[in-house]
Amino acid sequence: MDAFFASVEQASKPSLRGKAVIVGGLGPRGVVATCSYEARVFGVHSAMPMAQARRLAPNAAYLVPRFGFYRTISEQVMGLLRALSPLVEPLSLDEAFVDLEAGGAAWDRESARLVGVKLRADIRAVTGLTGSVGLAASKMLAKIASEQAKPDGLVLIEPGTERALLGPMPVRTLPGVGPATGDHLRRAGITTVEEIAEAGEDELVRLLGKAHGHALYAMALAHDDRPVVAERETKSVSVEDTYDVDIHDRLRVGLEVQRLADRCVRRLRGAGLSGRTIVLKVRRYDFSTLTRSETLRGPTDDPAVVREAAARLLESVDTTGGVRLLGVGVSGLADYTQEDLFAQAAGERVEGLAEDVADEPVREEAGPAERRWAAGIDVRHAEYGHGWVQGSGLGRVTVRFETPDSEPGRVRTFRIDDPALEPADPLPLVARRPELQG
DNA sequence: TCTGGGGTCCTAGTGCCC
DNA sequence: TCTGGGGCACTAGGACCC
Repeated sequence: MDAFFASVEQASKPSLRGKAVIVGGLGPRGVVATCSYEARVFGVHSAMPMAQARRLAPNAAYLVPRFGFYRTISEQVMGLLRALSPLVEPLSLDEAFVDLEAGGAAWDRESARLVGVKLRADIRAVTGLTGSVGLAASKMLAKIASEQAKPDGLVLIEPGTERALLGPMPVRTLPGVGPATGDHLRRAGITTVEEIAEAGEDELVRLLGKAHGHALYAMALAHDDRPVVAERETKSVSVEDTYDVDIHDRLRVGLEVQRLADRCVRRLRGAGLSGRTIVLKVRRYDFSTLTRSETLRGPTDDPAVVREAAARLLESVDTTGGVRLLGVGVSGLADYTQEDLFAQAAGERVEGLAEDVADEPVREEAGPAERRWAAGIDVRHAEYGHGWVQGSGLGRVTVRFETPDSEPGRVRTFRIDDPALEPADPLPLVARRPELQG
């Protein structure tokens, strides 16, 4: 999907179509999750600190992500993919590999192209959004093709042309080459894919280590036989929070760790999992990050057990100077717990989880009441109907009243405690058409 | 300028067992 | 009894991805 979160917001909010839209954390330490192509013109891109984005594009619309809504739309798209093949490997909410041969949907380049064309039309009909399709003989090449196809296109890499196509591309094109590896290669005089191939496998292994070296050399030769894997087992579950202001108070750090442990366990249980290894993550005031972990005798999903382990791990960490981020994770997952066996026999569950903490908290500089009206969320007003929060502050909230299929709407301002105003669920982007649903 | 959140995978060091 | 090495589990950190 193209600029997925931002595209959803533009489809949802007619007044934002054709405008710079930036979705991400709106707090003082937020970063850009996705931005519209109109915002990219100003130099804004994913992972950029929000403060920098605001300087580059001060007039853009800044919105908090609505993951629940994006997930709903993602499921619609994944449904279309699964109709093509049982082998669908989601990479994220907005990207997936599909093995067209396994589904019998395509067997040569022409049939593949037709499938791609129809898929793009179906995505548009069902979601109202544009998606790009990359067609190729391997996952690596399909990914590169889809990047080239963006926005709103289709690219097919003809068999036999792969090496000529890859050769002149920068090393960063290859999946797995990030800033660090890119720098490493550059210092060795390697800047293009062709130069990786010329360097030879031994040199690559010497530079980057065994696994990375072999893998990268193979990719440079356009060799990639990784299968499309439909069912990926979760390996770990974690939660973390970055705080608007560094926490110095050791007691408060301890309380936050307990809160995170509870949230992590709630996730774990929600997925029907338990785990043996508890991981504590601490990012200090200077951005240095350290992790401490402890492996238990058996898997658990007991909040008290995870809380206690996390507290023990915290004891071994020096937090003087302050912490900006805390996280708690569980790995070594199993789909049962030893406690479960006893608890179920006794007809009871382990209790003690605080229930009041939102899973995806909205963090803003504003106070609690204004925090409720985060920029971008849907609302309903008793008199004016459906709209979305354009901004809030100083005891006021500004709402634009429009829906996905309306004209750009009017803006009105209310007191933040106006009883006629309440949060609302997002409206579907496309009016339901029975023949295209499900 | 100042760097989110949720993941995966790899490497390297250490300790233990055989 | 000492030494070496392979294999494994665990721990910590780093790179990368979306």
